[in-house]
Amino acid sequence: MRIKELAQRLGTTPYSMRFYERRGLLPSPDRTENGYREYTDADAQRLRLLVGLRQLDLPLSQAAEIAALCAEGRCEEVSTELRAALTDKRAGLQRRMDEMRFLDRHLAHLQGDLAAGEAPRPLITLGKEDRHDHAMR
Amino acid sequence: MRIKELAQRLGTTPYSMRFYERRGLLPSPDRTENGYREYTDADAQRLRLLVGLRQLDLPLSQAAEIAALCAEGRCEEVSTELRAALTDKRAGLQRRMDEMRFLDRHLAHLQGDLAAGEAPRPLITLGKEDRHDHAMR
DNA sequence: GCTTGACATTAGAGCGGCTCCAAGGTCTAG
DNA sequence: CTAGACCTTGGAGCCGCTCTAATGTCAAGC
Repeated sequence: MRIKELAQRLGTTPYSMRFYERRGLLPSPDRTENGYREYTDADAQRLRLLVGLRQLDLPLSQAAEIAALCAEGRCEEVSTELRAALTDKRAGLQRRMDEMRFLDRHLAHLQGDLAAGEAPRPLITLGKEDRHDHAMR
Repeated sequence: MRIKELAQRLGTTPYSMRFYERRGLLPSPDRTENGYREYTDADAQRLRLLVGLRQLDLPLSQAAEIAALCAEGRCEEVSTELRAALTDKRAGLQRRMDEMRFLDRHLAHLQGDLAAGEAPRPLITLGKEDRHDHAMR
């Protein structure tokens, strides 16, 4: 399949795909007669993992490393650092989701206020009472 | 309060805070004798809104615009475009959260495989059966 | 047959949003 | 009086795209 189709399927763009390739993070796929990139299902599989890992906010380099190893069926060679990074990011994901739920509630209020042309009502009251550790990330 | 303290409370960094200020997205706070920035609760409130909106992935410019208006108590003057953007992003937030839950399940599998030194097991099987529109963002 | 329009190619420039550095000043604790 | 944590500045660097320009390919419709 061609670049745009695959990009759409995986929720990415041809721009990024070419960018990954230039960086050597994805192998150059075969080309058709006319020079167009032609992706196999295996290519797609690898890219998919890469994209997934990127959504975790793993640095591109790490995401690519994992994707590469797994693509070669040497999944078990993923280093302990990388495994740790993965665990870490998954935990972060949970935190992010909580934060988001929280934020969302407050934005709902904000929108309510906006709609009603009402008071600015201090979104997420700050300071004194707001001491639940918030530092990370 | 000083820059680092506020940054920590809001889960941001002095770097970004100065960056926002340079860009004119936050007003320069008062300085103490020695030239240190000294933030009031009002400053904090505004920054907090800005940070919150940024977590929604609103472009910095828009986030700053909303924060500025609200900080001046002219919250109701937030343009309809901006309101729309806000609604939009909130919806996106929901989608993201779903995606994340999904991704997380699959990464849990991946981790399982990694731990067991097992098969690469194609994370999120791609292609044929995977036609649930994924384009957006 | 020819045009239109959607897709593809490349190298390279541009951008958003931080993130950090160097060189220096200030303040507190021991 | 020194060590260490904090603060200041302007500017450089970085990540990860995202787009542009110039050009090529191809299927559909008149």
